[in-house]
Amino acid sequence: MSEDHPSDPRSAHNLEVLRGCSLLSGLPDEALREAAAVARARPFHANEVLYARGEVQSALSVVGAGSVRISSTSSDGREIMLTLFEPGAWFGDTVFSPGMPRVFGATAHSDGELVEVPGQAYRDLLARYPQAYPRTLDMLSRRLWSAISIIEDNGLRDMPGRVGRRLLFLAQMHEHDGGADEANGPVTFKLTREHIANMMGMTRQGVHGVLKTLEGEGLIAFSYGRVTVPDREALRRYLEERPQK
Amino acid sequence: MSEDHPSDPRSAHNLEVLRGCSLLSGLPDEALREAAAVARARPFHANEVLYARGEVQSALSVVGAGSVRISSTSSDGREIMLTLFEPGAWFGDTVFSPGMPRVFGATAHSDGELVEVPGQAYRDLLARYPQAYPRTLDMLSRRLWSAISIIEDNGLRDMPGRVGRRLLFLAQMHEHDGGADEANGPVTFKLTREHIANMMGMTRQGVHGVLKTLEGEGLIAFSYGRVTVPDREALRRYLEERPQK
DNA sequence: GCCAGACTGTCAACGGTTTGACACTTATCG
DNA sequence: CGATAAGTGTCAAACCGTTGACAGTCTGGC
Repeated sequence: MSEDHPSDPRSAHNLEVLRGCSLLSGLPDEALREAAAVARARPFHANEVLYARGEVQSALSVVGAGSVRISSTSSDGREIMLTLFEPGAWFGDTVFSPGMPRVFGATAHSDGELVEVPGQAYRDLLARYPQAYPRTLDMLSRRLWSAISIIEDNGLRDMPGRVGRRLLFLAQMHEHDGGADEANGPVTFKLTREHIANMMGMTRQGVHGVLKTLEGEGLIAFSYGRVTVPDREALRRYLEERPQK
Repeated sequence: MSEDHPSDPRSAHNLEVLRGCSLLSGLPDEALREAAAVARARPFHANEVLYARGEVQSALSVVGAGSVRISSTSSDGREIMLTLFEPGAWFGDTVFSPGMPRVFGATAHSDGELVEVPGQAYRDLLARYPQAYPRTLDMLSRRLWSAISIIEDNGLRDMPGRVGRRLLFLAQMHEHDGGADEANGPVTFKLTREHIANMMGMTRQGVHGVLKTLEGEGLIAFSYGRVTVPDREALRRYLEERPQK
């Protein structure tokens, strides 16, 4: 909307965030600068609802700071959480299918900031820099791959297996997106038992039992509002030998 | 591989199949003709394994005739089925992420035929006809949407709810892909209790109970190796009032 | 630094699904 | 057309996660 000049500090900040987003890394830098000029920074506070399930308007959102919960609430109040996004991650896949309602909503998990590129502007940009399409398709297809893996886990694994897989998955995403810790260092998530329960479709109490089991194997640690995966590699190995239901 | 002439009858048949595929409908007809020339028809017999989970080689497969089960088998022999594809449907999403292993395999559900475009050829074609990209992204993003809906159902709904939703989903896909019956006519699937069990991560016996429940409500009918949804609209309404777990 | 509200651990009773087993029915194909 | 394999209905027992309830613990914000 605003005709920001490239040297506008606001635009410069947007650019930095967009550069860190894997979805956009197929675009040449000049295109990113254009995107940054039309992007809008949107600061948020913890627990603020960013998008509701069912909304039709579409934008490409890139997490600039903080973390965002992707979840949807059913009519009877139960909440189902899909994943947690950290800086560098993107969401708003409906930019690719204009007119489709969002299946899941987004809620601020901490204070932070989003950088948003309007849907039409993003699509126009892709059309003008078509060399970015293959990378874009690749990113989308990987996301589909992840979703399908989750479906597979739901069908094949018991509760400890599912919880372990999901934590492992989050840990890998954390590493990939931005949290470039040491190769296999410990990762901690600020997730309550209830958040985890909402990811797995189980109850707070059920999660408690599962976490205790995994803790007993030395695979995770947990405390008030926190879960830690000390050794991703060990967790991965454990889960490999345990596909049973 | 073979330098088929456009008027080659084999190529003409391929073309007809490719024209019926929604993923490819963004490509101009001349591009489809090129694709048909390099495509390979691959007839199959019921229960033949078309692709195994984990394979890396990629091609875009379009179902020309018959139906194909998308599923994966775990190390301990349990099978999990994702969906059933009918003529007009496409799979092999790894064409968009060359080098990624297939998460799920494909098995012939009946006799039929696949038309396959080699991955590299398909990607080249897109690059030469970039106007097809938006449609391609749209199709991929809709598939992601479907996968996420399944995850949502797994978390929010009880067994009757999940089974109902999946059957409804299959029925809608059937209508969309090619089976252009009347607007809301009955749809029958050749699925055994065990197939359904494998889709939902439950047991043959468990499915039996659920189907009986749904039959009691007049929402489905079933017999040896078959399940029928007589009225999609009624099933949809029933499920809407029943999101509970 | 303190306190309200959020989060947690634990328990017994309940319920839906699985397990395992067996007899029965229906298709397929030689 | 008949035999063999694949699919089905049903049952009791065991299992695992849920429900509901309550007391205890942590923590962030004023």
